[in-house]
Amino acid sequence: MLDDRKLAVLRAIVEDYVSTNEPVGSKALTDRHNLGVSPATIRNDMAALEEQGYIRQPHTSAGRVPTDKGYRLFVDRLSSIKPLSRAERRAIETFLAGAVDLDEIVMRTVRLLAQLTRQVAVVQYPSLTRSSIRHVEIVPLAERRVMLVLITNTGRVEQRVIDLPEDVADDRIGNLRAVLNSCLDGCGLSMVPETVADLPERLPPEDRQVAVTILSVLLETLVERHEEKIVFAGAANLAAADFSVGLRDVLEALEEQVVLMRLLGETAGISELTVRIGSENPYSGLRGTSIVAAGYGSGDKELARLGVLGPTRMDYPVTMGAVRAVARYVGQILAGS
Amino acid sequence: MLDDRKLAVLRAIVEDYVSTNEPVGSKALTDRHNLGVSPATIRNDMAALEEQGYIRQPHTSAGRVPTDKGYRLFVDRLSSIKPLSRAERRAIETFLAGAVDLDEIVMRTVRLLAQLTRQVAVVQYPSLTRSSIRHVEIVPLAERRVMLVLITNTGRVEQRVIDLPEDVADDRIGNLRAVLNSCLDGCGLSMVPETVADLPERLPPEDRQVAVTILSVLLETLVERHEEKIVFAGAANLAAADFSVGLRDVLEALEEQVVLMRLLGETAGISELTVRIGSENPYSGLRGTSIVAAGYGSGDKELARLGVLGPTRMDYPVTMGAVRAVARYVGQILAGS
DNA sequence: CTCTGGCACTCTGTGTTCCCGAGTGCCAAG
DNA sequence: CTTGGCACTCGGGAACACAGAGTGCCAGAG
Repeated sequence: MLDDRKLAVLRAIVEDYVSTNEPVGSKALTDRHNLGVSPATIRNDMAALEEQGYIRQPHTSAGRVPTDKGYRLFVDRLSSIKPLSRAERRAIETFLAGAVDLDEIVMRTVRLLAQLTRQVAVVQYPSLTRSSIRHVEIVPLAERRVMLVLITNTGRVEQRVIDLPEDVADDRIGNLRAVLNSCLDGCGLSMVPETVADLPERLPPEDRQVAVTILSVLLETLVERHEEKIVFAGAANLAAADFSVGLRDVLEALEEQVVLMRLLGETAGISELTVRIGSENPYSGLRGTSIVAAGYGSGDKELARLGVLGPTRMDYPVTMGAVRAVARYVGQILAGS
Repeated sequence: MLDDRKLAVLRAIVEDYVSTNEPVGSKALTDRHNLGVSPATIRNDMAALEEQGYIRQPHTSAGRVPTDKGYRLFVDRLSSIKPLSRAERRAIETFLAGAVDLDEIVMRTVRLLAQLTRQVAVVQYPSLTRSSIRHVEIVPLAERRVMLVLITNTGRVEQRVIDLPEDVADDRIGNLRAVLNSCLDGCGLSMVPETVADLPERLPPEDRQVAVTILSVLLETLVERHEEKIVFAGAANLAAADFSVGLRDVLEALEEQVVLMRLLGETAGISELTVRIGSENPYSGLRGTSIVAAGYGSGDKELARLGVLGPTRMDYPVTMGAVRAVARYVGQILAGS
């Protein structure tokens, strides 16, 4: 069906179109790549490729442009991920290493990725549900008010102000804190509800009321905050790419957390790349854009995902290389801190 | 120099231009506003206004367009801030009231402002330097590792991981925590350095080394984090406005924290509006955009600033009303929580 | 069966020209 | 000071022509 030469032609079309952003014709192809055959032959191949939906002509008598299906084939079979240069790896490493807390790690990561790929970068905060509790703190703020602070092993900190039903002395708070910590230290977040279920019963009766109040907020925090936080950067790169049409839609999508979440896609393996091309996206405003995403995490658990979004005609090998590399380094940083 | 009618003409030009986005001519003016004089008279006035730099013609024989100077006069003397409708106020109140922590307050505020004005909204996090410490927590993570958590009275939480020079037992940590809190509770952030200066000397010798390490990180956090955090939302509104030219520059400016900081402007009174029009901005990429900003805070201290950024030809009365209202409500929310 | 050169054909994009109309500035009269 | 009249300017759209790139197809050569 598709012999080697036709595949070579498709690859050449994708590469040329990506770099020039203009429909590519048979003449230009034979000039720039030495395919060893004449333009006429190429034309036949092109006709075949078009027949099968891998390329199309914007107008009669213009060059050919890859379709989403064409890009898909290119990504799956015709290209290999391009590793970063040594210098780039170095840059990533030093840039990320300077971060002092989770916020900054995420912030730097998203900027780095945007700069590296010259596209819009998207990074999801390490998810709560897959991490575990490192410490629980209860801080008295006022007579009947405490702040609950939750620190996870990924460095994420959640805080809630809680109004208590009664005055509680500081030592009772201290006691409660100690009990909570001994129960929950290292506990996976998904395990918290059952771990905590019978806890009030093990406390002296006078503390139960307070414990119940605090625990309910704690659980609520875990569940509600399941809606994960996502940040993006590099929107200016969108304007640079000759997007023009649909830019509006893309910007809108970027500001919708929910859409972004779905774009990053469901789980794959760590550092395993997911590529969504044009119409494969689950959002109509993003026809014309592709997403390259990967999971990242410490150890072998995927904590969250990150990726970039750009025009369908992006340089996939390079972009994929950058995304994979950044995902790996972030994983390392998270594991180390 | 500028009699009442000329001012009326300028006002009419600004209003028409803002709503139609097309240069406005003498005929159109007399049609849409009943100025009681003929187009010819208006033309004379326009010539005078142009002479003095308040309006200009894009080309000979096109209508007139306000200059930055013209907008300035309009904002200063020809318009009054338009209060929000009751329904809008209601919406703001309920929308903001649902926020559970500082992150969410800021997030909701910026979205709200963007939606209300249909422009790009910018909100600065309540500044550290002007708030005070509510609690300091030291959390043991590993043998020689602790996490320092700082909670301010505005609900902001700062965290840092610290590597210690030696093993430290938990009770010593607890002791240190108690001492720190008794020193620093309620202490204004700007006062922290001096408050803490002689603290190591008041500790038993064996704890000094550790205390110094922790304090240095604490101070560093306060100082370094002086670079304030800023978020924005509503970039999609930029694309909707027929910006086209310069959109790139604007997006770039938005991603530069430093530029944003300067744009929001130096302090004015709380809820006191600052308007920067076009070339008044301290950044060349933003020719053609205006900023409307206001301070917000709880009580009478300005904690930070917020505002919107849009094309020079924006509806100033409405925008100013929205910014002022949101600033006030956020202040209330912060004071209440 | 595949490749190749030739050829006629089809578009798009660009440059040119032309003309309409909105808007102006100026002037003389009220 | 205001007004109507008038000549003038210029941007922008419509009509048109044209060059150039690219195609499809066909007949002939390996």
